[in-house]
Amino acid sequence: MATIKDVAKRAGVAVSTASYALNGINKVSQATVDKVLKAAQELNYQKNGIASDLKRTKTNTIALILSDLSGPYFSELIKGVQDVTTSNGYDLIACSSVGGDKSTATKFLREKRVDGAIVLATNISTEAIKASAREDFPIVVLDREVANPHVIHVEVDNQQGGYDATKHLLYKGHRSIAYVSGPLDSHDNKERFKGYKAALAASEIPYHSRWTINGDFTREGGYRATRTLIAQQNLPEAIFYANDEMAIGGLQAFSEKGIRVPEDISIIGFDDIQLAAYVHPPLTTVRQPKYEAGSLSVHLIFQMLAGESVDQTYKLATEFVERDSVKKR
Amino acid sequence: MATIKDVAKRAGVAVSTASYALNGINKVSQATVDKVLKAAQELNYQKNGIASDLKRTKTNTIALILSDLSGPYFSELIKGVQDVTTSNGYDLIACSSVGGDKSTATKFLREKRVDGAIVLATNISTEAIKASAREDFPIVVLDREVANPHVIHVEVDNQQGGYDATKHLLYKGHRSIAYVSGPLDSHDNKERFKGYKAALAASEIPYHSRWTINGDFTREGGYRATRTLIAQQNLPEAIFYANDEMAIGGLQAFSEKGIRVPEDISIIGFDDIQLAAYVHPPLTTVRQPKYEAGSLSVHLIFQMLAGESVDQTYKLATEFVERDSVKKR
DNA sequence: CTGTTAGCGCCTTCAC
DNA sequence: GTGAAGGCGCTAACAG
Repeated sequence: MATIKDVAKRAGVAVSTASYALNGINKVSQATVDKVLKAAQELNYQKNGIASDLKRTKTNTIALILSDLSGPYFSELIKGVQDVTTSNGYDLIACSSVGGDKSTATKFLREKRVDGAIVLATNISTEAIKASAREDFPIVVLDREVANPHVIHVEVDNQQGGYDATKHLLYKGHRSIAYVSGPLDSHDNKERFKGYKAALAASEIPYHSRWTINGDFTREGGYRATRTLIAQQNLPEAIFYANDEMAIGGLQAFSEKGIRVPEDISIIGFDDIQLAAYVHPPLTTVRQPKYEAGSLSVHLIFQMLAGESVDQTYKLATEFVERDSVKKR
Repeated sequence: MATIKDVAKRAGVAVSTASYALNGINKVSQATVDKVLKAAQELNYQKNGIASDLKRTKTNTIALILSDLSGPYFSELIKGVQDVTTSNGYDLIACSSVGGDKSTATKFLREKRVDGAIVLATNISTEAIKASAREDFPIVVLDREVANPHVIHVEVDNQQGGYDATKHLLYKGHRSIAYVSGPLDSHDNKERFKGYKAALAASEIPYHSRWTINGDFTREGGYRATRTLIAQQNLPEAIFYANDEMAIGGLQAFSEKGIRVPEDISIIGFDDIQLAAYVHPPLTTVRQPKYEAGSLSVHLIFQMLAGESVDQTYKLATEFVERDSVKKR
């Protein structure tokens, strides 16, 4: 593999000259530039980005850390991140945190392979995040709160969303409303649950723990939770699923048992994933401003990189989306 | 930021000793190792991966290049890639080729930032791929053929799939079958189209160019193509869409016009994306072995990295998936 | 405008 | 077992 040295030699100039020419730095005569470019071409020279990054102690790329590259992601969020990253002349790479603290993601976090990171990956420990965040390595987390001056938290107002969803169910006349939760340690889940309880309290409906079932944010989990709810006899009038995937799993459980949604039971999800509009009945849900969350996150990273100070936490509003999975009245 | 030098100094040993200790190389006394580790801990030392990669001229990571990180991807494919990459102790990063030949992706391709790459991104030029592939930098392409000994082509048997789909329509008694194509320069599209024509020919049905409409693999494109088909009056009895997204767009066009699928017209898609089973009616389609394609690709990369020789092209079989968008007979 | 040179942070012979 | 020293390939002063 040809190096810049080879190019310089072939062009009959010094390495620095070759470097200037190759990088379009206005310090070299056009004739020299041509010579260098020609030599580079002939040798099929490709710069070694690693060496250049090392020298400049800067990579010009930011990482988006996802718990699983193949997961059902919010493409809107990725789009938001992508758009502002590239429009700032930075590169974006996505890496997976499968494997937790010894995953690719953690490696990139720790080893200065990128200039900043956005993490949406519950399976990475908060410790790992704390250990990596520094003044010149800002991190934005989307799924938890981290007490560290160099990590910023961007979140959707999950509590408000949960409140709105539950309130809607109440407004439609339902009194017994179950909550199918996400993983108990999920920040998002906790907040949605708080909203659920707050809405109940606001309507002076007592909260019954028998009506909260554990799920795990997966379709399968929603399916199972729903089956156990059905098996319990005495179905509630409505269910608030902590996310759409689980609600869709629930839909399947109901359909198998011949229980009609929304005639027999009303349900609401959370997220407004793409599928939500396509299932039957189309799912009433709470939309997250995903694009905004993504673009805001990168914006914050750039601000921190520029040495500006930013707030520790940003909370984005949700939007209630009414479709057909709640009984009209 | 502490470097290995600082650690060595603090531990009172030479840099090399620190390096050995840190990397668990069995050359240092346990006492020294402890000293070094302690110093590293105290300084919150994090190795600089870039420097280490540079020195070793090896990154231990492979790149998956996608035309758009936020696109509707085959998560199965990504999973296949991810699984075998990590199980080989390598890291995987995904990068976007938005921006074509001056995108993040191209940068990673060219600049030795990874040890190998899998590309599924039509917006990257074949030239860029050719220029980057080398003996020690294998590339697997999933969406085209590239004449270069260091780039391998893994593809699904699109032609067979197209043939099967069309044959099925024929078998169900349809004689006039339209083809809604993908982008004309898409390799996949061309192959599917070949299959379509071959099936027609095998049944001695003449091919009418009026029944092939240009689409672009997007839902919107399928919608538009379908609208023009409808506007043309004289609808065919069936339509073979070159992918599911377009078929779903078509479904919408039909539903707006009150045309029933499959009663009034039969349709078939290609890919078997997740949504395919959820739309109404559930879409009959051709499934691609996505997981296998992904895992095979990485396998090949590792083989090439190990200096073994592999074939130039691999073709995977498709599977016909019958659902309810084709009229029974 | 061009060349010389000193590192970026790490790994790895090679002596001791 | 430990230390000194030489790069990996590139950039950016600094001289000329």
